[in-house]
Amino acid sequence: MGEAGTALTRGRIDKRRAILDAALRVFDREGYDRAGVDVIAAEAGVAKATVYNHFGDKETLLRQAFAALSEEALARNLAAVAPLADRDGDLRALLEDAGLRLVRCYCAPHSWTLRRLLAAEAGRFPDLLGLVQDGVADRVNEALADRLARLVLAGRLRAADPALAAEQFGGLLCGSLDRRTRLGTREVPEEEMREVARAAADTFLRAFGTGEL
Amino acid sequence: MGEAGTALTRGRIDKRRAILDAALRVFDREGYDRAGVDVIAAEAGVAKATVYNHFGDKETLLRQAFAALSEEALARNLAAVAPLADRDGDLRALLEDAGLRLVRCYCAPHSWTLRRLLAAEAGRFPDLLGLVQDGVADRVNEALADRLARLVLAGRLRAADPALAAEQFGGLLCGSLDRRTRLGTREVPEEEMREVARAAADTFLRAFGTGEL
DNA sequence: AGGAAACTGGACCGGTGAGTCCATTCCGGC
DNA sequence: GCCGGAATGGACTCACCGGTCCAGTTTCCT
Repeated sequence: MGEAGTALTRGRIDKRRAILDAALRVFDREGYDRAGVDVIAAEAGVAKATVYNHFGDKETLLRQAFAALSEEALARNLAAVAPLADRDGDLRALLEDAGLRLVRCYCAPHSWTLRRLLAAEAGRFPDLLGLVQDGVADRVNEALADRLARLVLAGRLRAADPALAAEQFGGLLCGSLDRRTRLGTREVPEEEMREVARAAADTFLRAFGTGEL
Repeated sequence: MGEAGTALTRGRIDKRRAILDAALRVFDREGYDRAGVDVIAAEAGVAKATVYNHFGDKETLLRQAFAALSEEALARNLAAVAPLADRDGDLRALLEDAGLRLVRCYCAPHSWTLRRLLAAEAGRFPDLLGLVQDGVADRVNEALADRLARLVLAGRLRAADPALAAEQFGGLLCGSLDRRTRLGTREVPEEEMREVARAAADTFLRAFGTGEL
């Protein structure tokens, strides 16, 4: 018994992971308050008591889920920015590519789960806000600023405050995405993402590019 | 009796307004689910039954509050964009000013209430999403695009897709604001808003300005 | 094999909150 | 000055949910 409907109970140690995943799904679908621990347990294919064994209470469950989510988001965002370190490639292509990767991160379902949950619960759990802002958003912006600074130093971008430029590149990328994705409700086709990234890179280069071409 | 703590009971017809305001405050503070109708009633200086007389149930209360909020937001945003119709003024100053006004809208407490609530409840009440996106965000973007198009026609901006340019201007303005305001938690000083607006106008003009000046 | 630790299912408690009801009181218009 | 509709408050129902408990079973480690 116990194989009905759920992913077959595997190694038996990663129940924890299953619970976390289920929690994320349910939190996202119903919101933190309306999410019943019973439901989460059921969706994880686990008894309610098991949930309380792993995490002491609902609140810690939320925090852990958050932590997992932002860890993942951070990694993916940093990876998106990393290729900008390339010193020789075609600058426009490089920017466009990084932009596209960032946009993909931004549009990923998990990313929306994170933002939605954060917006909803930031008032009640201010620490989560710190976790995500300082722990993810700021770090990514910083990393991006670093890359841009290098590019300025290499004479491939016009001088500017790198942190500000990074912020603005982000803005160009994501400014329209809230609307276009309808707050994560609608899935954006790859082609549209590409357009957004291209437009952002375009505008950014017009503003900050040297005439190098 | 009845004057304790609350705005003194005035004309006796705008109880409705009082309830709506209180609802907004409580929804914002506690979130929709945790907001007790009793609390809203108390904060409005009104009996619970009165709330149910005016609005049938909690859900309609939310919707009405939303409607009021987005109406207000729309008006203020459109007003912010309007001055751009000026055909002669200093372009940079004009953009900077419109930008500043938009930023102020974006940072206004009511604006954050709207966004937070929307993010949290968009899943459960998809119609609200439509109301705000189509009814406010799109309209504002369109209005901005209109102004930009005129400026292009007048030879004061380089040709570009106006809708896209408007989107990007918005992105430049607001991209950093989520972080800077810590999701509406922190109040941004006027000076900082001004800087953001200036930086946005700056970058925008570098990308889309003719060398006119 | 055997025992400890984890897991299960389900009953259970206590609190909370939406929505209803009603007898009473208040208030504005005629 | 009086009448009818709105407002009051407070009690009440009903459902749901977080968290606990427990007796029985599974799983893993040695």
